[in-house]
Amino acid sequence: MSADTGRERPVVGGHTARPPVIHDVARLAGVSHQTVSRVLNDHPNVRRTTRDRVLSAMRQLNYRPNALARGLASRRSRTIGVVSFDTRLFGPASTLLAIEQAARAAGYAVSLSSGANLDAGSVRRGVQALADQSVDGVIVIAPQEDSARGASEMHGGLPIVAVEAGYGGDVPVVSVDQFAGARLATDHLLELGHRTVWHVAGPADWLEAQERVEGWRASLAEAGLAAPPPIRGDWSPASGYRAGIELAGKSGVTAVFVANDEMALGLLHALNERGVRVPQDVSVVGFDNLPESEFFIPALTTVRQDFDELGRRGLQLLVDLMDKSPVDDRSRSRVAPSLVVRRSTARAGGGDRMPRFSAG
Amino acid sequence: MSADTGRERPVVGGHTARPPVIHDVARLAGVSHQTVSRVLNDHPNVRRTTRDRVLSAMRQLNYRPNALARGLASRRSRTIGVVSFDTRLFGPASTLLAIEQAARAAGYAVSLSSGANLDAGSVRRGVQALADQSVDGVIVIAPQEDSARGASEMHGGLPIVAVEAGYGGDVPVVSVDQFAGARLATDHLLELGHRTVWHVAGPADWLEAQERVEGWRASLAEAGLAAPPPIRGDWSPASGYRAGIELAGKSGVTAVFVANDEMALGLLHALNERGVRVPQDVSVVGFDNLPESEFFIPALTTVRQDFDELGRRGLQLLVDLMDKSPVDDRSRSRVAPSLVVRRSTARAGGGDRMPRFSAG
DNA sequence: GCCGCCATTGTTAGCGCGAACATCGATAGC
DNA sequence: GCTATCGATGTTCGCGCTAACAATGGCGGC
Repeated sequence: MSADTGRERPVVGGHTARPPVIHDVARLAGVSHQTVSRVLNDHPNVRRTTRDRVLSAMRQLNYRPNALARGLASRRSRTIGVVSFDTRLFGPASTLLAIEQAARAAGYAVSLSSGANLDAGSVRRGVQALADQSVDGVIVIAPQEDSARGASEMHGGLPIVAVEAGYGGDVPVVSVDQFAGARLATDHLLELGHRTVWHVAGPADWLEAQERVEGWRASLAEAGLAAPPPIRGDWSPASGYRAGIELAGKSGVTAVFVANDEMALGLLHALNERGVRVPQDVSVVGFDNLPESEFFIPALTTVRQDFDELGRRGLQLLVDLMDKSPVDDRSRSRVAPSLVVRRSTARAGGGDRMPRFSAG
Repeated sequence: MSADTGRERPVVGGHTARPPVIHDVARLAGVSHQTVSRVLNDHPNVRRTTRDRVLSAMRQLNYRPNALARGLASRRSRTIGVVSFDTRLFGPASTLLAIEQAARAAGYAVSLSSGANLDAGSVRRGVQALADQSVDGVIVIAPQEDSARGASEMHGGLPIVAVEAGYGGDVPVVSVDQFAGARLATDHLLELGHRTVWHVAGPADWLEAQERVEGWRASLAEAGLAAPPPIRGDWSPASGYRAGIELAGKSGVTAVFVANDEMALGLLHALNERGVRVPQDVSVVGFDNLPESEFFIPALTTVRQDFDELGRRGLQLLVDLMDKSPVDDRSRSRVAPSLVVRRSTARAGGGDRMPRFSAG
């Protein structure tokens, strides 16, 4: 049967003006388009020699399957969506990167929707926008309480995983164990002999911030100590600076656990400005382990969060959900944090001289 | 004609088991599916009353157009791709965010492909992966030389824009004027009376780094000064630290222009450790204006890059390209940087006391 | 009063692919 | 030697939409 209706006049010489489609491959390989499709999708029942002929035809034409057409026909786009908050922040940025790498490795493309703020409404809009693009699943990087709640039901059972979120919602969650991290930080300070530990907390509506407060309280309680009132910040260095000014004016403050490294930076700045020495007068522990934290003055003792692991686990969980694999108990997965001791913490009693620090 | 072949049995009660498609809307509104399509695409020749009926039917069914089907039929996916290097870095992260926001506002979805490294090969692979997803255009955030070169020709004229890239390639470029930024930094130090300005540079294969070196050289040359040998870093705080140790051992160093804020942080750390006072003994200027830089010790004087503007312009340029609008001379667009003076720079001669700093 | 034009709407034909079913031939089983 | 079975391949249909063209009817111009 002579094809070529003349609509898309093929250029003589072996290549056509438009990109090759599955039918061109089929013709060249002398098979039906369906056999090409089977090769494309790794179906078992294709004779080895046929497969090779098809593959070679694909190579010869430089054939690229059309993802849109595949998605339309198969109802699977092999694309996942990521809804994120502020990808300029180190945590979300690192998590996003890890998700993206893992997704590509698993054969999924990644579509992004990063709202400026992170209320439930904007998460909903983000998920909606991605659902409209026919993504197969969504990962929400939403450290705020409940922001992902109910998102799945709204979109006909679209698989959704939350990362860095708290237990509040009804979607599977992968997160770092903030409570354990806060305990690591607080226990470290207590072990250094400090009589109590102050806390500069994150915003009250962030579950991360809440859990860090709880971990800090738990450590103090276990040591039989009353917790001083936490000072609220907003994660920004400026708010840490303000907290530092406030604490510098208080007497008896020898140890501070700051809920993230950026606020710790502001706090260090304030203490330095007020002539309070770190760690001689006050010990400081942060949270996150930014790449910069090692070079703060002094180098910051902090709690490391493994965002890469977080992203990888989040993606794996989503893939399992999309494949309808049994998800078991991993639907609530927690990544363990670790303490990185540097030079912003010292034994209570102050004045001890520290040896020279030398970076690698 | 009675439809309903029974294949997808509609559930009685007004809603079907599967999501509504254009034909469902058409039936409810009493028009052909093509009229619905026209409403969807804002075609002019639809009577007002008809349009309203269609819109109301859409709302009633909660109809969502299938992006895959639209893309397949129209050969436009209304998706753009972004190839980025390391989205954990502040610059790329900020640019990506700005691109994403602008793209959504312009009605485009954003697909991401962020390679771990940034050689030309991985950029090529990233563009290929996005082209396979049928994106309508690609923005490459690739600060390294030539990484985007030739990418467009490889994919049948796929519109491509490079952001934060240098002049080297053959694709339209939007970037911050690094040369001007370096001049701002160097001139500032010279105006403070410093006899010369040292430079801690970025990696040699980054065009940004090269341009900053050239700007620094130009300022020195204009002042009739010979440029001291630049010290190479790799953008990391650790490399800045090493540069700081090196410079602390030299005599006559009173002013340093560091090619980014992260290295400046490491340098400040090293100088502090060696007992060199900033700004009394040595003035330091960075580049980027990280959110943290204001809280370094001391607060860092630096050059601000407007990544938001960069992202917005990049997207606008790409949209123009995709629409085949005349792109004129904006194909090489430069964003002006600005100097942010803080407390890490002072007049040459040292020892001047600075007034107390107070954050808002 | 007839013609032609234009606004509005409908009909048909794909876009490029995968799913479902049909077909064909070879092999095994008896 | 005849049939059941299975592997390998082909045919048909439709995913949900847009593009191209056709059809209709109202209007103004002469």
